[in-house]
Amino acid sequence: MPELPEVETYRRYFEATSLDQTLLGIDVADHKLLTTDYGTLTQSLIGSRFVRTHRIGKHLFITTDRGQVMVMHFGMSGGLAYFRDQEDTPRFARIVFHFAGGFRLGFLCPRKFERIGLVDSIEGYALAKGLGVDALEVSVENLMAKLSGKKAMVKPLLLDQATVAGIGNWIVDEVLFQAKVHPETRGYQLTEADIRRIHAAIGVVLQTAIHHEAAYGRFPTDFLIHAREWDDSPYADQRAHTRCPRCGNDLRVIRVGGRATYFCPVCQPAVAREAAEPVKANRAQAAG
DNA sequence: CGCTATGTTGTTCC
DNA sequence: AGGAACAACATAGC
Repeated sequence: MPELPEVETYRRYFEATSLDQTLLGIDVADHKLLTTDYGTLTQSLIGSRFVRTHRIGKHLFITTDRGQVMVMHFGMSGGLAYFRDQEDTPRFARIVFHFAGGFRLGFLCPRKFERIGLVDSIEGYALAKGLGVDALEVSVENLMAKLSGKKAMVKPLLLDQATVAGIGNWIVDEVLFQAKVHPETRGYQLTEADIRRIHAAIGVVLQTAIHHEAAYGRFPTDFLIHAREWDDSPYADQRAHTRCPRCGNDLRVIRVGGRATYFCPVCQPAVAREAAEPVKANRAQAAG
């Protein structure tokens, strides 16, 4: 589930566990998980210490005392686990960093969508990847420029890491729910007030999620996430968790941009298309 | 077995 | 060119 709040939580975890220890070795069970070849990776890192972390969106950067920069991306299911003894190696720890002193850091990759590699610099990587500003730091003005006037729907726009870095599928639904914006609203249909609410919601949702260390079960009860979380379980009483936490009406699940999308049709009504559409449509045929 | 999944990237088509 | 739809990646879990 690594969206920005999880990666921020992993960053703090890394800081708390894995800094300032000499790296003795790196075990890599599947080389497809590396974006830098194994020889270069080990040659560049072994013998050095991790000294600093930085996060942009869902990317975690770790700098060594020799100035090398390693980037971690957690894909759809990655994580970190610090441990000591071999027998405590967590399942899916397909990359393991060994530190002098006997502790190890496991990079968990259940589905092998995760990646580790070296980059020349954080800035260069962000530029090459076209990463937008981190969602925790994005300004209203920046968001305004990235959303207004766009033909695409607001949900795919917010999911685009070039718009803002760090927003994933659950977060974007939560943000749009709290901002009371329908996920299929086009960029050009958003009012300034809409974008201001979206901006505020991004802040609230991310800060709340980080505060709870991304443990969704502990989020406030008026968060949409609970509907999705429990709806996943075929054993749960689905009825009880498919209602809007604010108005009590039935939530809807649709697909937007190929992604499952939860929203409340009452709190997040679709905008009237004709009102906001650019001058182009011939409405003469609309008689009925 | 069949289906879905938190992300990213690339292709293909309009 | 922008945008949308979809597949692919590899695997787990229900």
